[in-house]
Amino acid sequence: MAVDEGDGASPEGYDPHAVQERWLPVWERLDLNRAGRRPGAEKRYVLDMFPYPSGDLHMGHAEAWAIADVVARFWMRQGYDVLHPTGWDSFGLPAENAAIKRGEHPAAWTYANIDVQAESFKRYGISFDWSTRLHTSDPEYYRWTQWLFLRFLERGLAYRKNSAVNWCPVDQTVLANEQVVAGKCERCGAEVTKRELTQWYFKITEYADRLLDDMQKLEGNWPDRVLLMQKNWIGRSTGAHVDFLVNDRKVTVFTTRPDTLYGATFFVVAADAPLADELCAPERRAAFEAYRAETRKLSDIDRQSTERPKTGVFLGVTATNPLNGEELSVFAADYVLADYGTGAIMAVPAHDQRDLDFARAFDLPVRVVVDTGEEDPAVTGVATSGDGALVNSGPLDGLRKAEAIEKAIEVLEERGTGSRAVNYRLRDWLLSRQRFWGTPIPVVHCPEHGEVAVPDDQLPVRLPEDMKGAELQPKGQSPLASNDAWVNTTCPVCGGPAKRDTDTMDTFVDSSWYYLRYCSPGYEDGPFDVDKVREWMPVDQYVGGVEHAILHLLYSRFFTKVLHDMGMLDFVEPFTSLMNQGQVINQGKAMSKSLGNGVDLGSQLSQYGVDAVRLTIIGAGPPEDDIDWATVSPGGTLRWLNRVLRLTDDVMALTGDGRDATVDKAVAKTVDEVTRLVESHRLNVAIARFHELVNAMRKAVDGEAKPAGSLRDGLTSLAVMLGCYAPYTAEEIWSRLGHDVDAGDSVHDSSWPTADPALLVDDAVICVVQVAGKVRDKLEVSPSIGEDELRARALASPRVVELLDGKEPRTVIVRAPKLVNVVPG
RNA sequence: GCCCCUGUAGCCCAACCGGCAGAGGCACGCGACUCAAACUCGCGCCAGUGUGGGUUCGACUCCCACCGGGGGCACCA
Repeated sequence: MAVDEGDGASPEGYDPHAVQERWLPVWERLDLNRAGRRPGAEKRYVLDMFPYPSGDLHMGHAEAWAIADVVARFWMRQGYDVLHPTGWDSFGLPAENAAIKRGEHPAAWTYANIDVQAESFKRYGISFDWSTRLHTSDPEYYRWTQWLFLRFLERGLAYRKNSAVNWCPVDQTVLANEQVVAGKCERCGAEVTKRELTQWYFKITEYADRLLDDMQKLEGNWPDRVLLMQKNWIGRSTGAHVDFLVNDRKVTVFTTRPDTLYGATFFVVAADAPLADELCAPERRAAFEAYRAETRKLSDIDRQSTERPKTGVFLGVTATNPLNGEELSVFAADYVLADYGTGAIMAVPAHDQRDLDFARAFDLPVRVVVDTGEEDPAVTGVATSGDGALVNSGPLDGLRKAEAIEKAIEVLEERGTGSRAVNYRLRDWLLSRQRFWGTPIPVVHCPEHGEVAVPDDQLPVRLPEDMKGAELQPKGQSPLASNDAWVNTTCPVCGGPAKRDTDTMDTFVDSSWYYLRYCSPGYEDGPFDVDKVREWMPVDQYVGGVEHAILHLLYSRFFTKVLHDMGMLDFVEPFTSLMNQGQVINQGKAMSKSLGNGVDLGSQLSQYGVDAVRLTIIGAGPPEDDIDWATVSPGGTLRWLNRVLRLTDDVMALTGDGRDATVDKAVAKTVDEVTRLVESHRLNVAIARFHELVNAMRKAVDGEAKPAGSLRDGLTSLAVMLGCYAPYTAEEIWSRLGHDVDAGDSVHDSSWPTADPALLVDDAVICVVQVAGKVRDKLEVSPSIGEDELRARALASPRVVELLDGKEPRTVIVRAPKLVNVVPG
């Protein structure tokens, strides 16, 4: 990276640090960003995904918050009453790990980092309403996280069950499915293993359909890829449940292809499902158990590899096909998943590749029942899954795939051996964590009464404040379990001795509702003031990284729907519009310690100042694109800011009120375009418009006319618009233009400029005249020129006459006033 | 393997509904200022839009295929 040490402070005119120090305290005194400052005005809510306090702010924060700040300030200038809150997602593992290492309580590290970040945000000039500030690790906050958990519990949406769960051996805790990425822990990258544990879950699957269907409301305002990722994650499949009989016992399978029932030639049960154990014939038990032991040794990553040859074991029983009465051999195999569908499948090797692979490995029959016109799968080894006419299928023969699916379901339902069914890939949200620094689960286990909710008036269940260092060392169960004084309590029902639940909640529970709390910070009668939330929510613009496409965003959508059903919210989607900012990278790669290509935000700010960094970040490209810091030039941006201030001084040195139409038009055009560009989130292009305007004004200052009136007005408009991007420099310009900022006349309390429509109309436009699609002439015409007149003028053009060479044109395309295309005969 | 996004000067990026490929910047070159340099100011510079087809009067833009880059899912029945 080219960092010229000399760039930092330019000798002439502009010291960004002095400007920052001058205006920051004035702004704090003027309290310009408080929500509710513009009573009666339409409300807007701008939100960044709140930060985790893992140290000081870095380049990634700088980008996300710069983007949201432009939007927030733009709306404020446009006269909206804007809520732009801030807080910290302050529970979580890094604090706990730091506490273990340092022999402290996690709160020490957490709140120290929060203070550092808060100062950095202030210096970075973000237009927060600081009165909204919250920390999810404050008892005043997690009290309500617990309260919400209890409401979920009452509604049957929180429940406890024993099952095989994802376990991270490094972080020593269970993980939600969403936190397992390609078989590895989303946080630390360790390979995830399985454990049998009794854990708390939220029943998000009950909302699968609504989470899917309501995405329709978000289309166009959320990035398509995020919606697609959620759709894939939820993974709705439609088909049928089909009941097979194994020794008089009903065993149901889920299939998306009931039309292929006549092509089922064997039957498979997930080897690790209890069902396999139950169905296994005594004489096959030894073989089955040996196979199951092998399966359990495999990691999820190996197990889920499609490259691996199919394995399995015959269970010594048969399943009866309900449609044709055929007896199918039942196998246990690890390619069938215990926790998807019913954990058992009917295998149709001709039309399913996995079944075909298994059939070929075990020499099982392959029967084609859909004639797709392709070669016999038994020969090619390639299953055919396309459309075609049904064959070898009794009553289904001759039907097309879609018709056959309907018919098969009809027949199954008539006979009572199956039914239409929908299945999801989405699993319930496992929320228990075996760690300390999180919201305690407000449940007491009583030997008499079982799981008992802690009554609302006893909330919050506080974390002990005296545990620190080695006491927090994870040992496969929550550190809270070793704190007898904390664990031992009394049952809220009978008053007898009982024990607290020692797990804490996934931190994604905390972040699933913080945007609601912001509407009424400090509210003591509930998690939020329902009326305030009605005023501000939903969030009009949410900004954050795409890494939360599924996790945080799916969970928040779920919470919102549940709270809606509880009658606390009158909307069903929390975030109307979502923007995913890209990453800041360096030299083509993500910044990392091992690569040594990290760029420190603090040193960039010291070197170039806040505004140059903010402008550079936003000007580098579209917000959603990655920014390669090696390709941008904060030094160049600082030079430009210097140029603008020099222009201001030169303009203020002029006398008189002279006007110039060229300058007035340039200003109007810039205002008009920048307004539309910011509205459509093309924030980078707006910066190019600022450059153009400054270039135009520079020319006017250096020219003969020196229209002081036009230039002062132009700078005034520029200062307001630029203020959204570069708040300090804009205030400095504003001040030099003669505004008394100290007395409250701040550019950050001014109004967005308006463009006089009369100035946006050009007197004349250039019309392109094409012959056969190639530009041959240009005409200066009135913007309101009629089609006929323009056609006549174009055809009269000497160049056109020459090229037509006396022939009649075949067609003449006229797009007044910009283009005429003459197509020769 | 399946799905999605993306490819424009040396580099980063513009181009609204298909209508003159270039707004802005970086880098570079030349000139002015200077004793000189830096700073500053002025001027200049380079591509025909990954490749091959198609649709169209007209394609960076729409369609198809392929290549390169990025991402998501991955034995989901």
